[in-house]
Amino acid sequence: MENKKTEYDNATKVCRHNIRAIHDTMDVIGGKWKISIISCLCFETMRYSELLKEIEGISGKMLSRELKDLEINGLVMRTVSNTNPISVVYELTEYGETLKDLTLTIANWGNAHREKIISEYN
Amino acid sequence: MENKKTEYDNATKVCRHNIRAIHDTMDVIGGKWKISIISCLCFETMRYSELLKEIEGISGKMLSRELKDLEINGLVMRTVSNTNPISVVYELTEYGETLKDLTLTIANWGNAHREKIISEYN
DNA sequence: CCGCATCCCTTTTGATACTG
DNA sequence: CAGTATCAAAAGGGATGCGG
Repeated sequence: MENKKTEYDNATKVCRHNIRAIHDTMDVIGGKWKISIISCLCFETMRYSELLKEIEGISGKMLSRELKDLEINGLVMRTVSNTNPISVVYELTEYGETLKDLTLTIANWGNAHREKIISEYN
Repeated sequence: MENKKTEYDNATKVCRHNIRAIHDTMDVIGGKWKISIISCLCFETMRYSELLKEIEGISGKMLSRELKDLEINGLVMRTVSNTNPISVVYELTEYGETLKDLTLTIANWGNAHREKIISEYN
């Protein structure tokens, strides 16, 4: 009886701990487009205009806003070239690269999910 | 030169593919509270009122709405006991359990992130 | 080329009260 | 206990035009 209760309390504790951790993660990458942006930058540095083309449906306003958030959180680095006209490239910082696994896990589940839906449809 | 271009095109293709996959995942678990709910149910089945207590800040309305979404997508199963008063328990379906890795990855990153922030603060 | 400011509409979320 | 209904507030997001 006592053991059962302890077990339950432990599960509760781990659960709460995880919820807080998930919340922390989502504060950083929870925007509508953030993970997509990070996923793009996993492969190469990209210019603002390239990201705009690559990420279907995003508006310029949202792209700059999300990039700024990511920059503030130290995940993305912004570099301006003083050419004329100027060009701005974005790349993952070392810290941003720690998100590669996470984006891959999310992408993999999405692919599996899509396959499941398609196979159910047939 | 031609190789360089091919390489670039391949990266672009993979990138777009991942963005779509990420979008698919987020359609399913992208709500404000969904991952927290799933994370709770990773440990044990829970009643509506228990989830309400466990997930700090969620309102009853949001909890039922998010649970309904998860149920529709086949991730969560809802079971009603005809006691008096009634009780309703929620649990992950087998398919929902495929999200365990993902929630853990997200929680782990959040924990590492919190530690980073704290250590920077000192 | 990059991206901010403004206006304006849509969606999401919260508070509260109420039902079976 | 487990929700639903209603209203109000807040956040999200698009379009456009301007400035560096």
